[in-house]
This record gives sequence, structure tokens and C-alpha cells, in this order.
Amino acid sequence: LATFNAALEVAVKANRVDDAEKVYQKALAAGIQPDRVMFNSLLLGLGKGGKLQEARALLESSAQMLCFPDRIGYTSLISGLCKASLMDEAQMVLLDMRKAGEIPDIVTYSAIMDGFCKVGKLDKAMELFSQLGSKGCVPNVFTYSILIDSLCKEGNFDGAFRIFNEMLDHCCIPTIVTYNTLINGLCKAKKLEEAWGIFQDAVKQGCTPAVETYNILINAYCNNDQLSNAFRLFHRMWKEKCHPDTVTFNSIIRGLCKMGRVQKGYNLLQQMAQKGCPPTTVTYNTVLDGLCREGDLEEARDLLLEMDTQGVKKDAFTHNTFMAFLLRVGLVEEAFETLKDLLQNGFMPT
RNA sequence: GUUUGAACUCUCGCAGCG
Repeated sequence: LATFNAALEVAVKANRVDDAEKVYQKALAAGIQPDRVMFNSLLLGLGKGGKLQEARALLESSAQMLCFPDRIGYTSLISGLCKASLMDEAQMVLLDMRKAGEIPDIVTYSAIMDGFCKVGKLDKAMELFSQLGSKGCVPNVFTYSILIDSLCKEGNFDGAFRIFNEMLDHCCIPTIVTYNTLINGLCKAKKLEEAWGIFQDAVKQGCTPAVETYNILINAYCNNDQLSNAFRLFHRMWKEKCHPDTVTFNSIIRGLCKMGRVQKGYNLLQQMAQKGCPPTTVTYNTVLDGLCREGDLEEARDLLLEMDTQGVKKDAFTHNTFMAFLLRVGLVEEAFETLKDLLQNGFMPT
């Protein structure tokens, strides 16, 4: 049972909903009596996959097995639906949950608030936030971070810092993620100095920067032609024993490509594996884009072949980048050939 | 004090808005 649960969780985390369902079916076929943990994991997966009908069926059948869905199960499903941007469905499940006598908690409401934020309905999230008290819930650091993130992303830094201060007033301690949301927001608004200031605040408050923190800043420096600052942080990561990951490399490669040093970017890509960060589709897409922009058709073709030999999957970004390039240099026929291949392989044109 | 639920970071184009 524990083995199946672990496999299920991995599949759900990786958004492999059909794999998750297969694991569940296998468990049943093996004569295993599913427990709450298994149901709850699967509910999260079904939510992410937008499979509300199947989720409801699962709630029924779990009840028939006398394993009644609990608060975590409902919240899992709601959270999954929110991640799939299915807010109406999420709210329907919230009603089901109440009807079944399960009490939503701050995790449930935070998930819904985050869902609203991600579909651009910050006002709905704020409304729910203001009603938390009357629902017997106290906002925690997750709740505040969700709002701060969303406010920052729409450039409302006054609002973000107001919530941040409210959070401190309520003796809620920010985590590094809270700081990351602020730093990221400021970076995206090109307020790099202020972002760096928050980084220093975080450290001063005893928060250890995470790899995401460095990635946010490195990416910002790369996007703003400040490669030297990016490398400065890159080296600081090593000093602080915070190991760069694939995202870190991807950002630096992007910075190199942007400055016209595509070859350097490709060299870095080649070194990633031995540094424990295998290049991903994003890495290849980044270099491919660099090659296409500098008009290097041969190198671009080679890179696409390398993706195949390295077993790196191509995605819509890959094909868009390359086909746009083919069209731009007048290789219209090859572009159409490529498109035809894609359609035959079931790829959705964009 | 062993399993399940909420927040942050990377790549193309298109359209819209400024």
C-alpha cells in the first residue's frame, strides 16, 4: 500500500494524471484496500486533470468502502481544480464539502484564494481574505504570501507591502518564499535595486536564501544586461553552499545568448550534466532561440538532432521557434514539411 | 516525533493593452 501511495504521489506531483489513475487501478487489481491517503492523492490528481466527474465518482466509491472523504481529500480536489483554473468547479466542490459536513480550513481557503489570483481575480481573493475571520480561520504565512505574490505581479507594490506589514503586525513570520514573491515582483518591474534591498532584508531577518531566490535575481540580471551581477550571485551561491540547479543555468544561458554569446551558452549547456544539472527542454529551447536569432541554420539543425540523441523531448516552444525561423529565412517548404510531421505526430499547432 | 492538501524562480510565437 505504501508503495502504491508513493508511486501515486509521484505521478500526481508530475501532473501525470493518467499514470496516477493507472497506479490506482493496479492497486485495486492487486487486491489492495485503498486508504484515505490513496484516495486523497488521487483526488488531487483528478482535480489537476480537471476530471470532476471522475473525482465525484471516487468520492462516492470511497464512501461505499466506508472510507469517507475527509477535509484533506476535499481540499486536495479543490486545490487540483484551482491549479487547472477551474474556479467554478472548485467552488462547487467547496459546497459539496460543506454539505458533507467537512469544515474547510485555512489550507482550503488559501488554495481557493491562490486559484482566484492565478486567473486574475485578485478582487475575489481579497474578498475571501476579508471573510476568513467570519469563517473561523486565521490567515497564515501561506495566505499572506499568495496575496503578496499576486499584488506584486500586477505591480501593486503599495498593496503588497501593506499586506506584508499587516502580516508582521499579526506576528506572522515571513518565510523565504514570502521574500521571494517580493523580490520576484520587483525584478519583473525592473526595480532591481529594491529587489536586492529585500534580499538583504531577508538575510538580515535570518532567512536563508533558497535556490529560487538566487534564480529570481540571476534571471533578472540576465534579462537586464547585467551579466556580471548574475555571475557574482552565481559564485555567491557556491560560497553559501546553495547549489545552482537547471533553472539557474537556463537563466545564465539565456543571458549569454541575449548578449550574442550563443556559443558560450551552448558550451555551458554541455557542462551542465557533469555539474549535476541535466539540460532540459527549456535549456535546449533557449539555445535554439539564440541560434535562430543569429541566423545559424546549421547549428540549429544540429541542436535539434542533439535533442533526439540526448532523449530531450521537444515541445511547442521548440517547434514554434524553429518554424518561425524557417519562415523568416524563406524556407517556407521546409516549414510546412515540419508542420506536416508535427500534425501526424498529434502535435497541436499554435 | 514515519504516508496525503495551500504560496515563489527559467525558454518561443500570436493576440490584446499601454
